[in-house]
Amino acid sequence: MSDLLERLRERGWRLTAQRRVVAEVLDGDHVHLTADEVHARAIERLPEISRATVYNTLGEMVTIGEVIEVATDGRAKRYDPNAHRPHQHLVCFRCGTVRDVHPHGDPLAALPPAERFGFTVSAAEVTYRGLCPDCS
Amino acid sequence: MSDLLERLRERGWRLTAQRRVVAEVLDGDHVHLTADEVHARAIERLPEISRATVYNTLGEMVTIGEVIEVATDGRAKRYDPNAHRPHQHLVCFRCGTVRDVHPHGDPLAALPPAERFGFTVSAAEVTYRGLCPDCS
DNA sequence: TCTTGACTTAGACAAAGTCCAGGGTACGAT
DNA sequence: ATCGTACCCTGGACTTTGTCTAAGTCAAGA
Ligand SMILES: [Mn+2]
Ligand SMILES: [Mn+2]
Ligand SMILES: [Zn+2]
Ligand SMILES: [Zn+2]
Repeated sequence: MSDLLERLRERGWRLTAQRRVVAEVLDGDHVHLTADEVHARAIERLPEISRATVYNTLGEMVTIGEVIEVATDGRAKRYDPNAHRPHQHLVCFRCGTVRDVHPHGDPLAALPPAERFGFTVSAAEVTYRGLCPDCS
Repeated sequence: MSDLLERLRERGWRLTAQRRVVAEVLDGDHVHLTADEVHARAIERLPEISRATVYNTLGEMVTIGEVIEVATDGRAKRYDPNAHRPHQHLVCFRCGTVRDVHPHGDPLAALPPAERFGFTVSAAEVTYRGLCPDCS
């Protein structure tokens, strides 16, 4: 059983076929699927799984911090199982491919106190954009 | 007449009451309104202006580079008239307020070649997040 | 003033996501 | 092993955000 499902169970959550399949679909590196893409792949393994359940399960995984929501464009949110190693994203202008990247240093450090307007700033998300090798 | 409308006209575009009102609504600093917020404020000045025209006009302004689209959450895009001075955004977790901020250095410089996966990287968008003074 | 192509409008449509009532099931208790 | 039930899943209605189109209107040059 995956880490993810084990953690869900430790929280007292029922282990269902649907949750198992969603967790399996999200396995791997550089995975940044939309909810509908997750649904499409889940259906291949469990044809009767509903869209609502995919949304619910993804939402639960985000709540417990095992999956991250990524909004790289103005379209559908993407769901990223790489929740334990902080990282940023590199997105192709043309095809939309998303890679995990690890910039130097802490991006927060670049924002001087005078530019914080009294906010308690605690996070920085960086989206790098460019053309991928296939699209060049 | 605003710069913005002057530029529109230089491009051979007709100067209509609707375009004038949308440009007026977007005037100011730290303005990051959604299309529906622009529409609501435009209606106060020109009650018959349609949603479609607001979307069309905002899209045109983005095309000519006088307005920037900002996606700070997974919700509606925001429209930002501060298109000439490069900047990033600081967003309140709780109330969603958006401020323009100017971090030190070039955010692109933090991404080493080995982390570029063969992409031609040309832009970086940073969203800083925290609690604003009112929400603390 | 007249003409005309560009602009605007209302409403249909689409994509992404939320919510609900009713039926189904995982799992602790027996 | 079976039961009971609290929690989960489903289909579909609904909401939000955005796009598109056909028909009417009008800004601006002739
Ligand atoms: Mn990622
Ligand atoms: Mn801005
Ligand atoms: Zn590409
Ligand atoms: Zn706030």
